[in-house]
Amino acid sequence: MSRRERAESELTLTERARRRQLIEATVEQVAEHGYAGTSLARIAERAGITKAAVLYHFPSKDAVVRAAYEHVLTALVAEVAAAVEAAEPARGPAAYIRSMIGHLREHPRHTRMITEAMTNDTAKHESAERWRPLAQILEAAGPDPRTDLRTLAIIISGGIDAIVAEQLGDPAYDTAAAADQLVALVETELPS
Amino acid sequence: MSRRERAESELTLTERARRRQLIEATVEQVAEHGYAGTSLARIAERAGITKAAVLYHFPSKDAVVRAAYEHVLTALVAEVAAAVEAAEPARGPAAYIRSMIGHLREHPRHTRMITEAMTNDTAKHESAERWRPLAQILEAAGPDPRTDLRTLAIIISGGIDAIVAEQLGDPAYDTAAAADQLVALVETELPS
DNA sequence: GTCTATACCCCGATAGAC
DNA sequence: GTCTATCGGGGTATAGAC
Repeated sequence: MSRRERAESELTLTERARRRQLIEATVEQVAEHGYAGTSLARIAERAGITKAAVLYHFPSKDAVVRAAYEHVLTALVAEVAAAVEAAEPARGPAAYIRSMIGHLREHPRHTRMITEAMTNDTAKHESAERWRPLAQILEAAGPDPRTDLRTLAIIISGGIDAIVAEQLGDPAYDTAAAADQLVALVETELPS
Repeated sequence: MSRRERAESELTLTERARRRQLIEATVEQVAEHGYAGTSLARIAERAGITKAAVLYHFPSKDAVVRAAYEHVLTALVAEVAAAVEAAEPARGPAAYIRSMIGHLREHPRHTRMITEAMTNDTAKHESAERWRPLAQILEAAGPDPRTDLRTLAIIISGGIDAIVAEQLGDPAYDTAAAADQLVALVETELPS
């Protein structure tokens, strides 16, 4: 894996515009057709250029998809982090669950992008990146010291994913109520 | 989608043997390299025949993978169903969770196959097929009538998936303990 | 610096020879 | 029942136009 991309500030104006455009096109393609159904040619077509031009801006198809994934993930973690920080520690887990589910409900395209990326990513994710921050939030809420926070965090993350996935298949599914139910379940492990 | 495959009884002996062989090879390939990294050529190579020969026994790559997926899923649901039926209704949810996590722990290749298939399946699964049986098991355990069993079932399924996925990335992860913790969490919704 | 043209190899699938 | 040959389309690498 190459060491590092150039900093944003070093990029040309057209370069930045192209990258944004390509990332947008990619999010759309992946959301509509899934990872496997997304080709460089389709991304390029949407952007009005050729395959090779896409590979001038990104070193590979995976790199384009990864950039789109990170773009979408950044927005998610920013919103969730803000919600958690705005809450008192005891309500941190509730804020985490509700804001994450809420964000994904309001951005279905982002949701598809994230789930597709998580399961197809060649640059494998350390799952700890997902559960460790949540475990910290749980710890700050003062749980029963005997509960394994890693496992609790993993269960919560899985529950969130499943709720969000359910809504993807059934838009009428009430994810806000589901979030409430998950919060209630988790709070049995926290001080009332 | 074609209506139906021929019944098992109509297949010749060599046909059945070949299919089994190809399904085994496919499970292995998907477990090792993922869906995208599995090609007909690799499957054929493992079985000692050519791409085209594989497509004589199955109409498409998707059909091979689907057959492998169903093969593996059949073993899972058989074991889980047996465990649930052997338990008293009140312990049904616990039996479901523990037997499913146990089965997947003992068959890591099957696990990879199932998760890959679930996220890449072109013949999209009705998610209800997954949560409705579990919701029935929960209902038989006599829960608080105000809890939404669909959502509870979805959360449990997601939790199981996440626990199993965690072990895929960290073989040292104690899924039996995690299963116990998930059971304890769920039983807060059930009569003690 | 930005892009097109071209060519390569692998993939899934089909047609037809043996 | 299995093969070879072939096709269209995918990702990638390079040469070079502007």
